[in-house]
Amino acid sequence: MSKDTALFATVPPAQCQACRLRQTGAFTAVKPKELAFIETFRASTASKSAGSTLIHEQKPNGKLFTLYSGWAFRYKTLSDGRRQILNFLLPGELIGLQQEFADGAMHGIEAVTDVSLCVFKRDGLWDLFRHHPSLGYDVTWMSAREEGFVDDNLLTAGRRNATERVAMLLMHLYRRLERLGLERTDADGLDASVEFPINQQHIADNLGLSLVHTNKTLRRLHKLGLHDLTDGRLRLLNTKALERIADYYDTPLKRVPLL
Amino acid sequence: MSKDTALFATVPPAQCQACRLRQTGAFTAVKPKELAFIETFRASTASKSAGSTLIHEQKPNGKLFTLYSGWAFRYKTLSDGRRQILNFLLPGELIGLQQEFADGAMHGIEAVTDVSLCVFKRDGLWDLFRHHPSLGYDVTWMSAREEGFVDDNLLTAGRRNATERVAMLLMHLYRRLERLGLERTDADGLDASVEFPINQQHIADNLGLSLVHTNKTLRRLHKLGLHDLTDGRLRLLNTKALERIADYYDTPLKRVPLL
DNA sequence: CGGACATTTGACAAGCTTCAAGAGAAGTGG
DNA sequence: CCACTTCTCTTGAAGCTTGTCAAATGTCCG
Repeated sequence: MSKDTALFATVPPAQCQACRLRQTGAFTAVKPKELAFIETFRASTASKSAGSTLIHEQKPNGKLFTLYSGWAFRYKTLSDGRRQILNFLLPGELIGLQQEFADGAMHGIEAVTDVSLCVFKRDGLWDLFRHHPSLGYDVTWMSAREEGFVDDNLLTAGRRNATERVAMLLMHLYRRLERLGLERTDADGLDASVEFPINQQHIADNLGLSLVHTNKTLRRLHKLGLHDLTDGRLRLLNTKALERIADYYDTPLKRVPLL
Repeated sequence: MSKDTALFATVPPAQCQACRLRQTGAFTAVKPKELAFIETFRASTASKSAGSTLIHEQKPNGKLFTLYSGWAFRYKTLSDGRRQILNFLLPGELIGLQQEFADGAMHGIEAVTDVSLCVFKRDGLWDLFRHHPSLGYDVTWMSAREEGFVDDNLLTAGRRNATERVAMLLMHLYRRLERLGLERTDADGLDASVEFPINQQHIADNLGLSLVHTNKTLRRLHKLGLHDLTDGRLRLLNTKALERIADYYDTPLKRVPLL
């Protein structure tokens, strides 16, 4: 049942200073005092297995996490069961912020793989803003960044056709994984790939397509030699073509905050 | 050319205390000290005419505004011109926050009607977080709230059909306008309506539909007696039916922050 | 009155969804 | 260890929703 992705095989260390995420170079540096605060702000760590619900769509629990390892996703469903995946969550991302301010606009969060989490103190967010404004600024930054992902995805669902949507998703996720240092090269040093634990139903639900059409579109791109997706690993075989199809070009990677 | 919506006919007053938005009851109260800070944070006011670009999609200017009167929208376009409206902006909403943190993920902002704005000091946002953490918290709140709108819209574009999309849009915008106190009742006291300055192209671009299909869908809902949209005013004639179609039900209105 | 723009309608084409069914992989229990 | 179930991926066929093309109407404004 549980798919261990070995993204960062372990559970978060007791000391934030030893955090493997902070060593990737993908995140902004924080001052020692702030790091110390984050460590006290963190109430505990937790592990959840693949497929489990981290936040229930109907009854949110008000908890705030950082995803330390594994994949998850945010979603909303209509009452007849149609589901839309809003965005995928990768290591380093803050989970549950929207709930703090929930206007009733609810969403659920589900683990794709086994995940480990840093769980923050309930109701501690205000303390964070008050005592460490720079961290408050970072939280806003993270929130705005996530909104940017949803913006992109809305453009995709609203205005791209099926082929463009799939190309977009492959590029987008590959880039995010790459910047986390999760790209791996095999023995002969030729073939770079990333772990890719989502199934076609996840892809369909993210892109606003049916499962069948998603499958056929993936198949087409594969036959064109643009990508390969086997054994839970994704390889991009023609990045330029994918970028052109998706009308999505790489942006210089920039460090982002991490709580 | 310019459509004056008379939402709040005037330009923002010199004193934030006299702000007509704050008197609507739609926004959270702020302490006098914070209000004073907001007043100093505001560098100027500005007016722009309908159709003008407030923030250019390609070259953002880093400015931060609050929309005081009128309608605007955020959008992204593909290189071949396909446009997606991400969300509509109504009085009281903060504009330009994402730019502060822009990861390259750009979007433009365009005025639908004549608008008036409170323009904040460039680079003053950090001061706000540092000296008034509660306002920083509010900014995050506003950001999360806007993300909630985009989330809803993504569910709409990804998983609702044309009829459901249109019903959703009508309900959603009506509710937002209503909570701002912008609903008006005509002479005989029977007919409530709101100003509705967007055209069918805006609706199509927001919902991810073609112009023609949007027209046909609107027509169908109108013939069913669910709504009426004439002379730039929207009346909902069968709210229950629209809610059912859209699978969208009212949430208790909650005060939100205002900068 | 002419020109620009928004709305409306019909006809046709295309893209995507739904239905149906089979193949392969993986886990379960007798 | 093998039958059995379950889940994911795959493919074909048919139908419906939505997009595209084209053109007419109406309105506003100079």
